[in-house]
Amino acid sequence: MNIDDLEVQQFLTYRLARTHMRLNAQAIRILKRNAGLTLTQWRVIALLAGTDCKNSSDIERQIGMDKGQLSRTIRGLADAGYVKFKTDAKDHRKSNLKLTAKAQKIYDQTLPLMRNRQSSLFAHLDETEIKAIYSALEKLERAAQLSEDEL
Amino acid sequence: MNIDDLEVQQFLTYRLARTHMRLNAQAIRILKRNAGLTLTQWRVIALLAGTDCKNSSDIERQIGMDKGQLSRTIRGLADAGYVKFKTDAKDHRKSNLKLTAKAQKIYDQTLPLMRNRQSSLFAHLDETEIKAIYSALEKLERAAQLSEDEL
DNA sequence: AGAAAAAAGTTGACGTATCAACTAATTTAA
DNA sequence: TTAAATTAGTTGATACGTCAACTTTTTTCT
Repeated sequence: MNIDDLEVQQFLTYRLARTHMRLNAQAIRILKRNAGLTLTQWRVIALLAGTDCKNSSDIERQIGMDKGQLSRTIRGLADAGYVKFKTDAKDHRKSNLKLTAKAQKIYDQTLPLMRNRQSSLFAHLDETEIKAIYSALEKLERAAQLSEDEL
Repeated sequence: MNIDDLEVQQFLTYRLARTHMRLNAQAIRILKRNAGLTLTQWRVIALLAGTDCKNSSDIERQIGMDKGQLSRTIRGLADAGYVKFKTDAKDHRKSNLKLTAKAQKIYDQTLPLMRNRQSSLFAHLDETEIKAIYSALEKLERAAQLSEDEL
């Protein structure tokens, strides 16, 4: 492999990171302005509102988010009056979460904005690009999972 | 592509984030084990060793890293004996950075590992995939730059 | 039934990343 | 030539993300 290839590769990983970062930044901007929520807070609210996730572990399983971060995010949401939690009657380890009316209202208001954003983001990608990016990401991910010795 | 297919879209942004995260985690693993360096520290050392970057601003321009984070990273490297800095004779705002022998040695040792990793990561991507992923990332980035009102 | 393992959550530590305010030095332009 | 703008770098605040240790409760296994 030659040096030019190396640069192309580094550029691609760099681009991947930057695109991810910018997509995040955009979502953060929209949520801050329209809902006063962080991205993590919105994700949790969206999962509680739009799926059958009931508690922390459900969410963890659904999106693979870290337990610790989840715990802190949920406490923040509770402190801000977005969720209430109540220990599960059958399993005292679990505490089931419930969105307040305030949270439901904000969710209903911001969901259209976020949907609209998603549509715009992908409006200009064609079938070939979608397939290629999926395929490339899958290969990169697989390689990223390898230990140093396997590389 | 079908604009209403939100699940596919969310899956793709999620995949983008996850791939980025895993690539990072892999690099962090390798560096921690072989050099005892963080990813940011290694990036700075690599730029000082492999490019003509002399100071903080050069690095900032080269990879678009945040000034603040850069300042702290460099101080960490200095405290750990990897770089020395000396105020520029002509421009007293600048402090020029110089890698110590210790840093140079670690860099020489880890560069092959990182190069090898880069090769492995991309070994299975073909020309079409590379082109498509570039194109897709560019479009996503452009859309991510739009303000909410422009979406 | 009782010991061991697993699951639910909490907490602490650290690394990554962005934004904004600030000081000091240099460049620009009136 | 002096005032204004720019540049280099530092510092503080906050969000995001991972890992690991720990408590409590439930499940599993013998």
